[in-house]
Amino acid sequence: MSQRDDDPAREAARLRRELEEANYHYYVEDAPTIPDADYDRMLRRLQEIEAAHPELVTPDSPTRRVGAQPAEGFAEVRHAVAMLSLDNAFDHDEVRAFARRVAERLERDPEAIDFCCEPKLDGLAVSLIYEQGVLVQGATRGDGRTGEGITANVRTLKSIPLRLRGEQPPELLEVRGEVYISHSGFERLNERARESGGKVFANPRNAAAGSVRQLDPGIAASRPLEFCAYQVARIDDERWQATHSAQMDGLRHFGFRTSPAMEVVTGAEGLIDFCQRLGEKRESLDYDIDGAVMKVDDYRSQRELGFVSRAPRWAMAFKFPAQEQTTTINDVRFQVGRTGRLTPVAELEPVQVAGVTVANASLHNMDEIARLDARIGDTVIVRRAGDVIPQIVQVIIEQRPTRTRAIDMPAECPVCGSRVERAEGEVDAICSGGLFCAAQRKEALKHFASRRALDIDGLGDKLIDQLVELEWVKTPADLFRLEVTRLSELPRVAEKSATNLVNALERARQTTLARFIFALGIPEVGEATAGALATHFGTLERLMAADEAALTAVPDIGPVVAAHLHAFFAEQHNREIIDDLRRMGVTWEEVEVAERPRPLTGETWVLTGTLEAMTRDEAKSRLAALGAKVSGSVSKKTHAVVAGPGAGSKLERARELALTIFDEEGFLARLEQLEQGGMPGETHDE
DNA sequence: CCACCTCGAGTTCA
DNA sequence: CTCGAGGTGG
Repeated sequence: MSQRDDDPAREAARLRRELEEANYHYYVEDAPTIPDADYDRMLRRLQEIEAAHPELVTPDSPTRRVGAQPAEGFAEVRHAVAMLSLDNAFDHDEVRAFARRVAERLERDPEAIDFCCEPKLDGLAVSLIYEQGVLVQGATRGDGRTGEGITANVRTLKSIPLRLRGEQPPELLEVRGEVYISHSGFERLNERARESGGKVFANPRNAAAGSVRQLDPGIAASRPLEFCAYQVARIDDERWQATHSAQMDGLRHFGFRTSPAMEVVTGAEGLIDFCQRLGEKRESLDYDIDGAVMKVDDYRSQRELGFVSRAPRWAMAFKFPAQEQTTTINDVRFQVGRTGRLTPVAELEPVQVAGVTVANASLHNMDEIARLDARIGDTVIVRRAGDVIPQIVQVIIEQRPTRTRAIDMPAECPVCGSRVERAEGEVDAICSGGLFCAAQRKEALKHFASRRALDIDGLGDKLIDQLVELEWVKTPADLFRLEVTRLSELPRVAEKSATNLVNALERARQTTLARFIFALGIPEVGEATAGALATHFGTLERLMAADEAALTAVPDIGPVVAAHLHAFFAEQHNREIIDDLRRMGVTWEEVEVAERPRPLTGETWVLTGTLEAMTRDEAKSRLAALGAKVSGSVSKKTHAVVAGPGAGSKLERARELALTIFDEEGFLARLEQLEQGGMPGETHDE
């Protein structure tokens, strides 16, 4: 810790040096050297000195990082060396073609050329100029020839050195790099924005670009912006003319951060291998990348290759398929779900997002539409990230055409014409038609036939649509009246598939009470609740006879679910369907099968990732047979987590909580041990 | 009453 | 997978 000094100039200089050193280790090396409190104390002391002696303020002082006075506007900056864009390669063949072109021009073997490769960060390019080792200017790319001066803003970035490290800085150095925001920084930023009711950003790139273009450097200072250097544009030092990778080493020496994933590879196959590996790592990185940048490493070769009009011949960007795209909302239709809920679905101009064509995206409800301020005709950003489901992230208001249409909830159900109701304070609008509504009837049947309910194979969506529209099937019981000869009359249903369906129905008649209760589709009664009801009451008769008090006595059932259940069974129509189903031969074992030892009783297990030896359902039922509860979310109450390959956030959370984690092999061993009735450490001698 | 855990329901494309 | 809300335990 630095002590006071009689000479303010000397003390200020020392504080600056120490603060910058601490900054470097914290933000560039990721290895803090002094406690935050010491850093703050030193910074405050420097501010005091500078306030008392304004003549001692220097442009490279760390106090400038907190943000100087707002500028009037941004000055235009002309780039001495143009900031070019790169040609793009979208597949491996185009990468090979790049290596071949380079090799031909250099008259060398394409497999003998070294390339320096690194991830292409998804942020914004900036240029930094250092004179006598001091940062004097920062500028955006702009159109490549002229950008905007953002010096005050870049000074606030802690990973940008205000003064170059090391002895003998060059007279002049111009460095290019990317300003970006990491995923974790982005989360923190939006979290803060939500709390204070500020602007929530759509993605890290927009947030970074928006922050850099703030006139008030204080705002930039408060944003988690980071800088990663990737190019030396100008330098007046002979030693720097060997290779690109050596230049990058030099930049690290000066105190810049460069990409830790940077590699020198050889030949076209080396490039492809790099792109491949980077693609595999992409999801696990803490920052967005949109591809890889590949540069001929040898500086002399670069000069020999030179430029075509807009881009260098010695570099190429390999682009991953975009995870985000812009497109337009062509129309919005309202879909009716099993519960009668009306869901607005945007019909989009089809776009390629992360390798697939996206034409639809749910808008969820009217509140979401209001939040997005979406209208028909709007241009929107569509994302298909870690999950598979496309979502509309943001409307680009600036691109709103003059003639857009508001999205209105219809007053009547688009399927059955019944009145649409939206209760006070409710998010969802509901079609009042109930089972009179063909859409709700179809969804109820799909639910009834689904895998976790009666598991009727061969009864797909299309077939259900036909059966309902022809009015052959009005209730689930009608399904069991279908005959092969009638079914074969339908278009696209031959005798073979009709027979399969009838056989599947035959098999489905024999089920379990839990599946049957679940299949009924009672609101708020899913698989877990149905299971709890089945074990508690044992027979359907007892369940149907139960009043709300008796229902609330079941674990995990409160007044809301009890009311739904009571109302459902009180409805004459529903009782008739249940009677009808039993008349059609739907049965289940009244008593649970013979008791086996249940060593996992009271434990909660979580499955995540993919299992190879068995399906997740199978694993779940085997655990359930041992008495364990299988849940979907990891919490403090979880006893063990089974993590297959591709496990994500749940595994991470399990690690944080230091829970027992099994891989598939260990899990299988444990399962078999338990199923044989063994407890760990127990022996089975006669 | 609040904090936390669970459950239910909805979600797109090939 | 994620969101919202029901249920429960402190």
